[in-house]
Amino acid sequence: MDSPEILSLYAQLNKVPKGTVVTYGSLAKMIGKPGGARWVGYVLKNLPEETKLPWHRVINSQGKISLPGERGEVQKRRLKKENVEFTNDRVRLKAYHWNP
DNA sequence: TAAATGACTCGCT
DNA sequence: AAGCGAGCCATTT
Repeated sequence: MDSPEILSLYAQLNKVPKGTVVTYGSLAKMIGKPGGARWVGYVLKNLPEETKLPWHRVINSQGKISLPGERGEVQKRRLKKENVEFTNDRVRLKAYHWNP
């Protein structure tokens, strides 16, 4: 079963608008857990493939895809499809505005 | 109960 | 600009 913390993360991730990206750290901070960036990555890895959460909008603080392997390519492709601009393998805009 | 893991971040070199 | 090391959190074994 998913703990409340996980559910909170799901909810917050679900609020991320299309065409924008968030960092693991920011996402962690949103749910009141600064420094929990690593934990966020752990949770996302555990996500089922059938999930409809916008997990592909989550990148690292360097503006790059942290997900290695083909999954990373898929993520990049999805972001491009949402009009997210890439410069080589870096996201040009971290257009993320969070209103608490 | 304690030790290990990971789709991270920051500061310093 | 790029690489290295230590710090952080909850989950999983």
